[in-house]
Amino acid sequence: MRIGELAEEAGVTTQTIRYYERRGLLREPSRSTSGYREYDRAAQRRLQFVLRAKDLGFSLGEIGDLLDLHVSPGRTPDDVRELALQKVARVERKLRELEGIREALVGLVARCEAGDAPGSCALMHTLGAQHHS
Amino acid sequence: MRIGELAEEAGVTTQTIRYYERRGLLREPSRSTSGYREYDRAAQRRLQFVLRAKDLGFSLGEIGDLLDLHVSPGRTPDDVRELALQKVARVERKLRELEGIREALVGLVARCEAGDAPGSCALMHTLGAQHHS
DNA sequence: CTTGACCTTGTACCACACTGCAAGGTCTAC
DNA sequence: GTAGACCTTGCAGTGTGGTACAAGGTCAAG
Repeated sequence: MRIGELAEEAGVTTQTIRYYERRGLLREPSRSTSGYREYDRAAQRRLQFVLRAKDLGFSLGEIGDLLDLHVSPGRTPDDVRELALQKVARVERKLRELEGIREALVGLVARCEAGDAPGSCALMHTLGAQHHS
Repeated sequence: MRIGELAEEAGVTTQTIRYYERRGLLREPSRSTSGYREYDRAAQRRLQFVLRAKDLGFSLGEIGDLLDLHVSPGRTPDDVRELALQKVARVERKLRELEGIREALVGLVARCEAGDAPGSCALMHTLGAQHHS
């Protein structure tokens, strides 16, 4: 699989993929004899992870941290576990926030009745009733 | 409550708050006789919503759309419901992606045992085993 | 009545994450 | 063998979301 095909399947441009490679988010793929990048399914999954994490508000730097989360010289399995648990906490906070927004939207749909005055029936009305973290 | 206090409580700078106001995300607050901005708790909740949504990867434009989600001239309650349901779908996709990342991290923590070789015990190993959306 | 912490507007600058372009090599089809 | 779609590197430009002044007004404490 060459870069154009990978890009199209992922819905990004070839420049973006090369940019991620420069940033260290994607590993340097093997090359064809003529120098073209050759990608496998593992590379494709890795790209998909990067794009999903980006959509969820992780910076490219943070995504790099997640992808580097493995045992290496100077980092023990306990270190990895510790770091991963910190990331889990951050992800779970995001999950709670996102669930709060979902509930606010669902509440808005439920309360939003024909005959409501302009300006009423708004998201902030639901949010105002929410508990504070 | 003046801008400095609001900023400190929210963990942003006064410039950021004024920037959001210019962008239309925060309403222009009432002013003291000397021209200082005066904020109430509704404004504070609105700012917190903006910051949470931003952390979840919504652009400021999208956040504006969410905050504008109410009945207005040219937009009926049915329109609002329709738009809100689209937003719910987007939020639920984010929830699934985030849950996938959470499970990958939790799986990493569980599998990551002492004695693993450097490079092993990585996030991508878990991700490789995941189902595709 | 001045010091210092706050506020005002405005404009200019910044980092992050791309995005486009130049100049050129590769590969498949006709 | 050449047209057109692909690929290569490198570097410059762009949009979003702030961030940093500058120049000045407000206000409470000493």
